[in-house]
Amino acid sequence: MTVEEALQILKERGFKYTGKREEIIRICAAEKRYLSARDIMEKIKEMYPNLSFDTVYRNISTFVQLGILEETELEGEGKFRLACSVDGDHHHHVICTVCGKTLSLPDCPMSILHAVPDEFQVTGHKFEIYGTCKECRTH
Amino acid sequence: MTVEEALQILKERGFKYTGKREEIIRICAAEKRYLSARDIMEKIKEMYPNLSFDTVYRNISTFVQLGILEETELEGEGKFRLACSVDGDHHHHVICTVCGKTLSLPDCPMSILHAVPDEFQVTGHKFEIYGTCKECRTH
DNA sequence: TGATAAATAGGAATCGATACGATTTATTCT
DNA sequence: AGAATAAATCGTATCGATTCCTATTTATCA
Repeated sequence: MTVEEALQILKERGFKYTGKREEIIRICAAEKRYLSARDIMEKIKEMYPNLSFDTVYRNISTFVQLGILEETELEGEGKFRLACSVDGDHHHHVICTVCGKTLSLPDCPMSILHAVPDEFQVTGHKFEIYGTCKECRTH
Repeated sequence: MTVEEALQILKERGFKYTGKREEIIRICAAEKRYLSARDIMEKIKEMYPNLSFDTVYRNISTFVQLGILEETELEGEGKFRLACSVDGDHHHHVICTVCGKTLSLPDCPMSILHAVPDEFQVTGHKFEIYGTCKECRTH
């Protein structure tokens, strides 16, 4: 997803444009990795020194609901990245547990779904491979 | 894993026996579902009314390290259950997001591993299917 | 431009989890 | 069995992430 696409989604859904929203999206778009709310706070401080926790958390939450950001939970912390799947391109990631960098995996293991009894109503799934990338091992 | 097997592991590794430890293990063994530290606290209060957070968290942490308990992170909270995989029987779960109840899945999708570039050193993975069980939907 | 509904700042509150010193207890050695 | 000792526990303080609250500011649209 591009920054422009994300802003378009916000507009379509009746959310107001703000420079802070665009900047949060730009920060996420700038890297193929998961960032914590704290990471985003720090990066955005250069441009908006006084922005509050609330603004970052509230916007991130909105973006996740709109499908602009993908969320995962790693080591007790919410981590976020610009959505890299669009309809029909659902996939999963290998994630570096040090820097959050990701690689995409070709398949989704939910083909296993036929093994789930009908009595269970499936609402979601999570498949992630964790490890350390080359850079984080050598530094 | 049975309560006896768990206690045996503790003994082998040089940990002391305490009634509280046994009770934590018994509580987890009594149900095929994930419990939060808070859940365990509440259940154990009947038998040991004054036990502290520290004791529960420290013991849970020890049990996870010893492979007696399995941990997952759900909605920002650590959840625990008695290990149901032994060596050579690695598998995954369908988890009810309301009550924590689980069903075992037959396969592990890590056969996908060949798709991970060598530069990534894999350390772990997570595959979970989420949903609601029959009981939690009708209540 | 003015109205108004949404967004933000700033700080307080919450919540899960952890840390620490003092005390108690299970185990070991005699 | 009784004493020594190392681990386990208690009670509380603390921490970090996230959410909540209210007054103020701002984007949007007529």
